[in-house]
Amino acid sequence: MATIYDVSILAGVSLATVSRVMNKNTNVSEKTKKKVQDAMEQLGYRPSSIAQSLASNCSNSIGVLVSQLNGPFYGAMMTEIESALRNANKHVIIAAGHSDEDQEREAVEFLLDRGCDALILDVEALSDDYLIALSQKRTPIVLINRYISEIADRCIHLNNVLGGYLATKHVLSHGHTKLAYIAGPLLKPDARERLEGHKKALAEHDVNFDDTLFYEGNFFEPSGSDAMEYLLKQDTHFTCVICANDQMASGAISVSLEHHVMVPEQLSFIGYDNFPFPKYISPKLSTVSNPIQEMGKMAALWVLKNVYKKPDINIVNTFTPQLILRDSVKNNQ
Amino acid sequence: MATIYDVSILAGVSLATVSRVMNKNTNVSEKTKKKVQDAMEQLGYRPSSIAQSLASNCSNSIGVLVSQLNGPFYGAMMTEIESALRNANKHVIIAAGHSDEDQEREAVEFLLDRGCDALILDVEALSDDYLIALSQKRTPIVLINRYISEIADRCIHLNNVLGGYLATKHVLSHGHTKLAYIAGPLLKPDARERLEGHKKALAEHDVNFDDTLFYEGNFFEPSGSDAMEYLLKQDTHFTCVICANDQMASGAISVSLEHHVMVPEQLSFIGYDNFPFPKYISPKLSTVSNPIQEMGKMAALWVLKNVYKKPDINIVNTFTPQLILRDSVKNNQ
DNA sequence: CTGTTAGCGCATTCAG
DNA sequence: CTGAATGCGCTAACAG
Repeated sequence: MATIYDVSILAGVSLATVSRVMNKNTNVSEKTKKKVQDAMEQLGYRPSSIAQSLASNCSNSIGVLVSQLNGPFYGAMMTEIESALRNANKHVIIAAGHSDEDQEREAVEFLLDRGCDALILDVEALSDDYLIALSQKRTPIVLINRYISEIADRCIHLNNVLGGYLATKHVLSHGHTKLAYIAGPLLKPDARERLEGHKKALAEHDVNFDDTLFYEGNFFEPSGSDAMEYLLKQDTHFTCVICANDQMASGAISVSLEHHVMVPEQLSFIGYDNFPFPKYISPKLSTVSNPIQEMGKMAALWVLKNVYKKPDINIVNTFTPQLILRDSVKNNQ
Repeated sequence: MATIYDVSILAGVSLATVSRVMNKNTNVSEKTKKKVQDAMEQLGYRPSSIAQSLASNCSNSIGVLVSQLNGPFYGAMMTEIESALRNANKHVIIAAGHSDEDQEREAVEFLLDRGCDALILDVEALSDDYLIALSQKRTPIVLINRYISEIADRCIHLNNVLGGYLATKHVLSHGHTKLAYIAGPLLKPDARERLEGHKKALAEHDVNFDDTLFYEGNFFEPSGSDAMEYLLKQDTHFTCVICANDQMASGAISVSLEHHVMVPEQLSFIGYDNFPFPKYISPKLSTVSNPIQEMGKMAALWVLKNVYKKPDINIVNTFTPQLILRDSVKNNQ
């Protein structure tokens, strides 16, 4: 591999001059600049990003930590992060935390040790306190899908209370009042907020929350199936199931159909997240949008603005969910 | 940040000794080792992986290039790669090539510039020749989902001909002889191989391949829908649709149901890939397994064995697909 | 078993 | 506008 030194010799200039033409900023005469560029071309010179990092104390790498890499969710987010960052010639190092506190902390330290210039975190198990402390250290962090008031400017998140509210409001307005609710794991803020929105809508319509028609799942399909098995065993009648995400809705609908309960004729469903797949099942699932791609992109922009000092980037911290109306909610009005 | 130098002073030893205790291998007396470790602890010392990379000419980073980060496929693969590699204290840098030749080449160069010790590539647009040439350069590469005979030992791939064969064999054995086929984009090897297996099974059963019941899709859901619209307009009768992947199968089934063609009573379907989602639709999709996780893990192991010289790792280059029988194929026997 | 000495490839003063 | 010198934090011979 040719080094900056080889280039300087071939071009008949000093090391520093070569460095200068690489880093555009400083002034070099057109003539010498051309000489250097020709020499680079001729040698097929590629700068060593590692040496650059060591000398400049800037690694041009961003660590991204997510709960899991698979599933329909994080892939979409990663896509946007990767493309926004690579366009800026930064690279992204990934790690998965698996929603486990120890693993998440370990992953954060791993990324920090790697000399990342910034961290984009989508974590669920780490405490607010830990994250607040982390945010005060040298390496800047930005949080996706999480809101911590003390560091609100570093949070890119969805208004989940509103999303939960919209979903429930929608089914109420379609004449459903006997409602079952399949929640996400309540130790996750998302799950709690969506439920909070649900209850808020119920309160506005003077509908009681029925504990016997409530099930706490884990956001994965099988728990939706389990939830449905549970609900079908209850004595209480219900006409609609509100699910805290589309994956659980899918599991629940699947069980419902197995029990020959027709959807939506006998039972309505509404999901959350607007995953790509449930668009293709029958009936097509009504749901609430979760602009995870946009949020991923925004986190990348946050880093570009605040760490790499690109001005004229506008940061939006809070995103607003929208109803996606399809065929899984029957109109009882 | 404390450096190795600070540690050496606090411990009252030389720089080299500190380096030695970090890199286990060489002999250091228990006593001095303890002194050094205490000093490290006290200073909260963390080695700079960047300086290590520069000095050792080994970045401990592996570049992973996939077509896309989203979708149910690559996420599963990335999960295994990331976890296998991080357990070995290596980090993975990701890039997406979007099935475009220019973007794939650019991404390869990007990762190479980043000083990756090895590249794991799942690429579709780059030519065999390019990859063969690349494999002869300094940085080792391993290919997933692709077979190139000249560099067979660097290929981790699925026997797609067999998979295509198994799927068609299965429906033939269930009495289906009027078959429609929705292919993937034929410029991708996967798609061609699956089709080849299909034709092989047809030949064995003396069933003709009907051009009017053939549609070339692009592996995404909407093209499955388009395919189905096309097929339903044909005069030729058929009882089963064989799809080159589950996503197109989902799109096709969706359209089929919209046209009130019952599945599987009136029309059978079989997919390919065993994506997680179609397990939860009705009817549950019969398909062919694609052990993408295992293949991802194997690629990581290949790197560990061949680049980081871990012996006693066994590499399996070719994986074998299996039929996953569920409810979408009616038995006409 | 331990210390000394050179670099790894580049950015960045500081002179000129 | 350009060159010389210094150091980023660490590894790797080579001595001792």
